[in-house]
Amino acid sequence: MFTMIRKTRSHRRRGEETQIPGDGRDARKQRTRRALLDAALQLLEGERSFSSLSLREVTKTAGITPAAFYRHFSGMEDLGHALIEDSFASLHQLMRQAREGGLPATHIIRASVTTFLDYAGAHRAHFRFIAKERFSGSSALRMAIRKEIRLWIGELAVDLSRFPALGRFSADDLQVLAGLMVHVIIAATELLLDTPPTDRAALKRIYRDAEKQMRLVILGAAQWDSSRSKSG
Amino acid sequence: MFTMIRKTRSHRRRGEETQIPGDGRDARKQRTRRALLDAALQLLEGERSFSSLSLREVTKTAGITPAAFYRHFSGMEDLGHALIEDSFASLHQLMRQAREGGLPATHIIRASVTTFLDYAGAHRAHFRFIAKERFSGSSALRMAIRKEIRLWIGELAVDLSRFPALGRFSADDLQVLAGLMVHVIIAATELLLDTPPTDRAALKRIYRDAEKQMRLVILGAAQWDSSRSKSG
DNA sequence: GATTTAAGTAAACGATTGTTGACTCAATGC
DNA sequence: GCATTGAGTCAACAATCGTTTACTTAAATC
Repeated sequence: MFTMIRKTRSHRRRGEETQIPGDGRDARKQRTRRALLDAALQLLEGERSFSSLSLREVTKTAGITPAAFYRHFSGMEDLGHALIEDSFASLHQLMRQAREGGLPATHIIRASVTTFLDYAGAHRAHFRFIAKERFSGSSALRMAIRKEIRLWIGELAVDLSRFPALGRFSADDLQVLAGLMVHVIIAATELLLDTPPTDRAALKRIYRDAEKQMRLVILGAAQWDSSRSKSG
Repeated sequence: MFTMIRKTRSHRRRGEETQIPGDGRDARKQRTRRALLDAALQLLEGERSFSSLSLREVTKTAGITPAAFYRHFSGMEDLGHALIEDSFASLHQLMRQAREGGLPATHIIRASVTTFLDYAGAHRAHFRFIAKERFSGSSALRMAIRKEIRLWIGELAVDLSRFPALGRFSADDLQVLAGLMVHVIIAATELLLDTPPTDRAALKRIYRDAEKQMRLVILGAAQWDSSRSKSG
C-alpha cells in the first residue's frame, strides 16, 4: 500500500516538469539528450576530466535516473563521441562564417587570431573539453579529435595555397606550415581557457603573443624555399 | 585461531621479498615510494588519465596494502605532485646534459630536435604523464606543470640571447620566440607519444616535420624587427 | 477509444572506492 | 638486551559505482 502511494506521487511529478510548448515524444527525447550533453560539459567546467566522470553523476546533474541514460547512449564512451561531434560543430560553424564573411585584406593576421580566440572564449565549455581530451582521453576519443584537427589543417593548407606569396611551397610543406599555424592557435586557445575571463591584462597578452608568433611564422614562410628542403 | 595462522603466513612473506643487500629502514621506505610512483606511471601508460586512477589500484600494482599508501603520500593529489617533480627531473637532466655537452655548430637545429625527441621517446612514461595532465589535471597540477614550462622557456630565451643574429630582439620578443620554439617541440613530443615506437615511418615524419617547423621559425626570426612590433 | 511504443522510474546486485583503527614485527636507539 | 619507532597488514565502514530487471505512463498509432 505504501509503495503504491509513493509510486503514484513520483510519477505525477513528471506532468509538472514538462509543460513546455514544443512537446512531442522525440522533441522530449532530444531535450533530455541535450541535458545529458550539457550536464557533462558543466561538470567538465571544473577540475574534472571526462574519464573521471561517472555515469551516475552525469544523470544526476541532468535530472534523470541512471537507468534512463541507456535510452540515449550505450555508455560513457558513446557520450564522449557525441560530445566531440557537438564541440567540433562549434568549430565548423566558425570556419563557415569566416569563409563566407571573408577576412579583411589588411590586418588579416590580427583579424584571424582575434576572431578565433574570441570565438573560443565564447564557447569555453566545448573547447575546454577538446583540450582536455586531446591527450588524456581514450584512444578512440583521441583519434577522433586528431582526425578533426588534421581536417582543419588540410582546409587551411588549401586556403594558404591560394596566396601567391606561397607559390614556392610544395604540397607537403604547405601542410607543415598549416600545421604550425594551427598549433600556434591551439596553444593560445589552451592558454586562454586556463585564464579567468576577468583577467583582461592576461587575455590581452595571450592575444598579442599569439599574433606575434603568427606574424613570425608568416615572416619565415615568406623566406621559405621548398626546393631546398628535402621532403619525402 | 584461523586468523592467527593466516597472519603469521602473510607476515613471513615480507621476509622473502626483502633480501636485497641495500637495506635499512629508510632505504626500504624510499624503495616502496618508488614502487608507488612507478605503479602510477605504469597505469598511465595505457588509456587512463591520472584523475581516473584509484588509490587502491595504485597500491595493488605497487604490491602494498591501501592503508600503507598513507605512510608515503597524503592522497592521490600528493602523489601527482611527486610525479611532476619526478617527470621534470627527467627534463632537467636532459637540459643539463645538453648545456654541458654543447651542441654542434653545424646542424644545430636538427641536432636539437633529434636530441630532445630521442630523449622523450626514451622516457615515454614521464613525458606522457606531463602531456596528459597539462590540461586535464587538477589546477594545482596544471599550474605546477605550466610553471616548469615557463621556466624552460625562460632558460631557452637566455640561451637565444647569446646568438648575435637575434640582437634586434627585445627581451619581451625573445620570450615569445622561445615560447614558439618550445611549443613546436611540445607539439612534436605529444605526437610522438601517441605513435607506436615500432612505426618507424611515422616517427621519421614527426622528426622531419618538427625540424622543418623549427627551421621555418628561425627563418622568420632572422627577419624579425622588434622595433616594429608594438610591445605593451 | 483501444493498442502499441518507448522514455522514464524504482530497486536491487555485486564491485570497488577512500579512509580509519587496531594490530604486528623488524629495524633503530639507548 | 630492552624499549621505541614506524612501515606494513588486516578488517571493517559507508559511499558510490555500472548495469539489469520489472514497472509505469504519456504520447503515437491504428
